[in-house]
Amino acid sequence: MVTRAELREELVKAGIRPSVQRLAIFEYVRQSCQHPTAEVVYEALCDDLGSLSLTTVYNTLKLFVDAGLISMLTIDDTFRCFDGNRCCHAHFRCNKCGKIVDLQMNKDFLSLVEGLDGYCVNDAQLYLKGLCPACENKK
Amino acid sequence: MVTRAELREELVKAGIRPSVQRLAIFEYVRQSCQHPTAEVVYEALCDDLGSLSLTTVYNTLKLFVDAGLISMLTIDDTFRCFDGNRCCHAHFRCNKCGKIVDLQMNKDFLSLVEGLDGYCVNDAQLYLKGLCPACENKK
DNA sequence: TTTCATTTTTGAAATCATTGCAAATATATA
DNA sequence: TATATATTTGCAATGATTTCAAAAATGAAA
Repeated sequence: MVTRAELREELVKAGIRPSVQRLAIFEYVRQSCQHPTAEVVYEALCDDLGSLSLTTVYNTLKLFVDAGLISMLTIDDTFRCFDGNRCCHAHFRCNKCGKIVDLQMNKDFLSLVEGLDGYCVNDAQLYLKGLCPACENKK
Repeated sequence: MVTRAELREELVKAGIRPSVQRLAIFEYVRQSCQHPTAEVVYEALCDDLGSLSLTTVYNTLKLFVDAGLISMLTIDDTFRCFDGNRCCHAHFRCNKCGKIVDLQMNKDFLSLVEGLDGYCVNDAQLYLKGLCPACENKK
């Protein structure tokens, strides 16, 4: 469990001024295991922050993604969600219940890919889709 | 290079009636190496087919994806594109020029992932993002 | 502290890829 | 041919995300 002060420090190191909104959003995404959307982040923080704009949430999440502090998932093409888990992992999305779960990797993504000479890779995502065990059993 | 007759046969085997529109769309996506969007498919076929609706293109592409005949890419979250290449491969999207290129894999995706017992995996996509060699040099 | 410039936030309107829907057309079967 | 079913069409609606300009907050200089 990382402290609020450490998260603040992390923003500063990335050259991002730790405003109240930014710190709250950063904390929420980093602590969540739920891959929240901008809308979910907004709903969760709205009450605590008094006034908060959905636009701010969108802008701030983009800021964090560009700074490499969090990652953006496009596993479900009808919405975008965000991931504060910094460990290398894959994602599985159940086509029935919609749940997105983290899966451990036993090796790095890039080791599998050929012909990457000359490329500069900033981001890698492995997305799996199908049926989760619960939905598979119900079928 | 696969023939039109073979593509027609493939549709029939999948239980899909090979209408003029469907066959044209299937042929276009299978032969293209460009990962076309629905819009691109529509623009490319519009003249040849006399009348063609963008809605038909969307519906048909979804039909093919659900049948496992082509795959849908969500590597760029601002649009959806489609891939007729049936070989296992990864995708790289350049953050500068937007180009999406195929990359060979030297091993299967799933071998890397742990904890998949009980899951039924229908689709797997590995997306890499960064700068392509051309944009990397220009920088 | 006050002033001024810069950065950040806000909310309403606009955007645009995708979908819903109902009518029109094409195809298969009897 | 007549009838039922499947497919296509085009327009309107949807909804996540972005644009934009004004308001608020912050930092630096005086």
